[in-house]
Amino acid sequence: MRDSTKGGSGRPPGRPRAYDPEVALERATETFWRAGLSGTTLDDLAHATAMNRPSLYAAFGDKKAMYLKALERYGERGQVAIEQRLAAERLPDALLGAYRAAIAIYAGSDGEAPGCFLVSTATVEARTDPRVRALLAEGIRRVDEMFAARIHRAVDDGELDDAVDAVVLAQLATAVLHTLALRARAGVPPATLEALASAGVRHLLGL
Amino acid sequence: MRDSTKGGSGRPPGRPRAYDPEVALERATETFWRAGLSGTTLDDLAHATAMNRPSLYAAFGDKKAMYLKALERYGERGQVAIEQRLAAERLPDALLGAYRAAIAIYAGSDGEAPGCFLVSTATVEARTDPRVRALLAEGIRRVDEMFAARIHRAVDDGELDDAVDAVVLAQLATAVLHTLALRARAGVPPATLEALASAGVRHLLGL
DNA sequence: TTATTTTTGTGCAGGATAGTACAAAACTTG
DNA sequence: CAAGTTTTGTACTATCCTGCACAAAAATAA
Repeated sequence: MRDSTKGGSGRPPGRPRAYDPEVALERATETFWRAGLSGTTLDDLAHATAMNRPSLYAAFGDKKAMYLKALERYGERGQVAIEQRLAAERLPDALLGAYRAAIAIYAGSDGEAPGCFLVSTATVEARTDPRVRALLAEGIRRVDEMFAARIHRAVDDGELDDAVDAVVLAQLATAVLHTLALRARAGVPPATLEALASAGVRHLLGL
Repeated sequence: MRDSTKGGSGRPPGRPRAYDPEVALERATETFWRAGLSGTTLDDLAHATAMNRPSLYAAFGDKKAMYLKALERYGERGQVAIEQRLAAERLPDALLGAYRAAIAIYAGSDGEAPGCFLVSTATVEARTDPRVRALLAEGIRRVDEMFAARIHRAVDDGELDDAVDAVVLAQLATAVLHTLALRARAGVPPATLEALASAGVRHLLGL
């Protein structure tokens, strides 16, 4: 494992990299996010990352390996982002915070409608590639588990009745996230999504 | 509009078609369902439909036109299938029937995990092709409306309180369908999906 | 039987695409 | 400054893919 940030030994020998691997993977993610794996060409990736093809191959392997790395990174980042929002004191705020954060990403800045990277692009490849299918399943499962954990906490806090089935409730909370992702990619504006999210929270929690 | 089924004038002149356009579109749909638009080649389509490329072009236009026709047809078929199940007397049976029909399709027969054709393949293209985006949005909207109409009927029948927001409830019912579609493509087995569906119905209707 | 019409099937041309070879470039070490 | 090491950038090859041209095939009509 190379480590150029730690230790005072300075730069390793050889010509230094002209790119930051982390930034490059971010740009590659954005590119795959637009047109998926099959719809993205190596030229698209090279242009987006400002790298040339040999550097892309040296850094990430072939196109599918790049895509898998991008998916993995997106899953981890998304998990962290949701977990942060779910840490809120009261359950309705926690859920709504998570949904709002997701909508901010799914709806994009300008007229674009990115949706969720996993939901929008991994679904196609999932059928033919077991690794993508596993990453998709794992992404869904982790969101389920985060919601379930938060709901359990709410039960412990006395916010929710003991009788609720936390696992089912969590899956329904994930279902709301899924529909937000799909509707965003279909072009539904963020304000409409926010209305659906808050109505969803009210209904899920029986408020 | 050619019409060879009606009228007694018999066959039109020229060499007869070796394929049934309806069957061919069905086969093309199955093929696109597997790998999406960009992941499917004309050779795949020619092989699946037992047609050669010139016949494909003559019948459907180019690859994207074929895909759009397949999407449109799938949307119409799906709408009819859901509407049939929603016609059941009691609301819980209606919803569960619709979910069960969907799961039967989404889970496939053998180990395959097809998911929903719209959700699994149109999402990728939706970002870059406005026509696909429109078909995706329309597909979602129509499901919302079917659920909303059925819920309104339930209110009229006295099965549901007047106070419920039918539109929001319908969108949540669609959310359950969406999560079923995604989980199916991720490889979740049909039995698990059925459990989620029935729990979802119970929760949605407050049973 | 001959002309006409429509479809089929082979085969091809042009272009895009993935992945790699190789020399020049940039930097460290002795 | 020279040798060694790693990355960059150009250029190339081989393959895949789309869309179409053209002749043979299969039917009807006269």
